[in-house]
Amino acid sequence: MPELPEVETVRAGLGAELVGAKIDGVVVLDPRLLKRHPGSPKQFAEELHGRTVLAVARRGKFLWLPLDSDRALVGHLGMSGQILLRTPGYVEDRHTRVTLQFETADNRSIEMRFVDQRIFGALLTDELVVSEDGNPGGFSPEVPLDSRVPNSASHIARDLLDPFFDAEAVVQTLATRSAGIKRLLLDQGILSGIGNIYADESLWRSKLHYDQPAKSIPQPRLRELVAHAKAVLEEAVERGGTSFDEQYKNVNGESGYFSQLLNAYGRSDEPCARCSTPIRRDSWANRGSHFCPNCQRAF
DNA sequence: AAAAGTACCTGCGCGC
DNA sequence: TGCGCGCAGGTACTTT
Repeated sequence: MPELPEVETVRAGLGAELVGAKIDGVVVLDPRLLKRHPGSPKQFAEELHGRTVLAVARRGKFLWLPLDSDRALVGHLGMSGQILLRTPGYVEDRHTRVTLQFETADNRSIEMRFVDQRIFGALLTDELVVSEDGNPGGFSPEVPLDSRVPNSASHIARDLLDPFFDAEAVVQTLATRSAGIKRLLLDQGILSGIGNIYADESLWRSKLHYDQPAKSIPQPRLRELVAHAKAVLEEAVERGGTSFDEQYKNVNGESGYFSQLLNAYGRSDEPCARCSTPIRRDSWANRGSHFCPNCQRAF
């Protein structure tokens, strides 16, 4: 469930259930999900057992649960990860890789299942390190967060929906770079949360070609691009993210509805909503780029 | 430092 | 029906 709106949908679902919950069981069905965890699966399970969840936080596409051990359980959904909350004994979910049992603050039993077809996702425990600016490390509306982030997510910039996101600083960075604008939108070290869908949507709204060198774009248009990107993410969060198939679900296994509002991504050969020219898909950087060849011309 | 390419995985739909 | 190919929402690592 990859980009910011999908991850935020999951974060909110976890936040509603797991703040104050205690971990009382860990089952690692496929150790490959722990490939970014520094210890063994056994050590992972022992470290988590008995710990209490203090908050559910997110920066960009990274999720973490600060624990009463002063460390955090970190999760990333990769390309095909889901986190589902089930009552124990609920019918099995295909591709379940790790399960955690919780006792909630109001004494209910919940099973968290990390489901991931392709296993690009990950779970790990990690130390928390102080982030650059002293502001809260990530987004955690249920519980105030201190200024720390997991070490494994500390190289990621603040995301577009973070209250401390500095749009003007990002514009200044983009204005110095020669790379194509889409590559930079996808660079989580510059601004985080955008993936292939929302990059294409942001560029469509901004009438920019994906390979336009960033520093050749007038700064007012860069500002407009950042604002469009933020708006796209906000609108997608409101609709529970984008779901095309069985892959992308919230913690209850339900789909989001933003796909109805996509203008470029996945719309190859369909008429552009602005000018009716067929949307084109180019092979680009080992993936695809969707754009209107009329509205979004390189200059 | 920045840019670009590759590896990591499974499964689906398509054309032959 | 079966097979090979291209394709899929991401990140980390390597090389230039």
